[in-house]
Amino acid sequence: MTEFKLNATAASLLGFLHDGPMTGWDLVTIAQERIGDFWSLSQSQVYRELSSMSVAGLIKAGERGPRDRRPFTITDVGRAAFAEWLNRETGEETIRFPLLLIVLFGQHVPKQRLAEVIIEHRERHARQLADYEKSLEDMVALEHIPTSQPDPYAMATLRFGVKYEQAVLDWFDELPEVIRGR
Amino acid sequence: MTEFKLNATAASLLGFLHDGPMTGWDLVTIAQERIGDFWSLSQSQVYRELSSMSVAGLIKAGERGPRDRRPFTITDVGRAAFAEWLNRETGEETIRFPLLLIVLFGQHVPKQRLAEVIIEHRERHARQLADYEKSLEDMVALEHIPTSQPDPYAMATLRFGVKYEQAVLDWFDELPEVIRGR
DNA sequence: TGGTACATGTAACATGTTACATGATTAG
DNA sequence: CTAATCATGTAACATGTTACATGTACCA
Repeated sequence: MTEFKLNATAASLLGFLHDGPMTGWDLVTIAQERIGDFWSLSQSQVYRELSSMSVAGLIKAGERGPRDRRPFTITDVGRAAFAEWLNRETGEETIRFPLLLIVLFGQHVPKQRLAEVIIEHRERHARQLADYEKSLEDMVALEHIPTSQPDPYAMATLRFGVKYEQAVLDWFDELPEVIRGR
Repeated sequence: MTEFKLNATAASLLGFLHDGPMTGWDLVTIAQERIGDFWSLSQSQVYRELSSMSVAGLIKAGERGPRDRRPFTITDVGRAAFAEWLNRETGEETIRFPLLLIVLFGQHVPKQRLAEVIIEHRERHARQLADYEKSLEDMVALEHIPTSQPDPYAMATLRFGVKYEQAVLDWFDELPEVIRGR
């Protein structure tokens, strides 16, 4: 068994492929929707990972369909690699927050500019929170429809988004006057 | 004026160089301390950025001292580039949180493993929160010593850390039983 | 005098970003 | 018929990670 060392991005693609064959396009779309908020990935990365996983036998390309659509199917090797990844991965999160750099170097930033940047970011986060809350409500609403039930795992990641955005907004609102101006 | 397009990492180094000449080693150390929690960077990156900024004339290498220490000084061009960066940069944060991937794919993760991973991460975050709170207390304590006063900008980034960790812990504690086990 | 921390740097590789090239299908 | 969307892929480059090679100065 030649161990193919999965990265988190490739692993996620395998995760999605557990639900059935998908094309690169499908995967880009679905990944951006379902993990894009806490694991960014781009279209070209997806195609790159697909081609290397295909070479390694973790997935198998099917016949090309209309518009050259090419569905990939996960193989047993792929399923094993995914399981192995789930079992091994324990990495910490990476946060890279340019705004905090601007704040840290605040003494070099014109007061006006600093205040504007803060306001702009605060608005972004308020919008993001609203989006998350909306999605969460929609999901919770599913509970009350007999045949459907929400995915508790997806719900947990959404709740993370809500908590995170709330914390960020809180932080904005408690910034001292020197920083947020006014 | 040939515009040298700074990235956030290089810009941060310039930011630190505003306080006086420093060597690569100094910069690695100081950067990890002061921005490492929200902007990771490695030793080899620092040397790489220094050498390209040196070529571009944003910084100037001084004489080698003991142990081959080579201090870099920011130039006027560098100061301008830094100011320009502060004025241009408005990027959003990137969060890459492997744990959330594991949670999202929870249906494929053995219950036991999922619960363990959650516990482990919760502990990490509890520790991190404690660290942040300690540093914050130390900083606040400075306020009561006549001659010294804490840097409000550094304090704000620390407060962000505290808020963030509190939110994460909160999230852990509200996870449903299906996910956190027990 | 020997280990640890200091200090510089490179090499090799993995990952991430941006832009482009090409074409098919569908909806208006 | 034509614009938008779907769909695949590559190229070029920027950034990030890990490991190694080399040597110095300090201090116990």
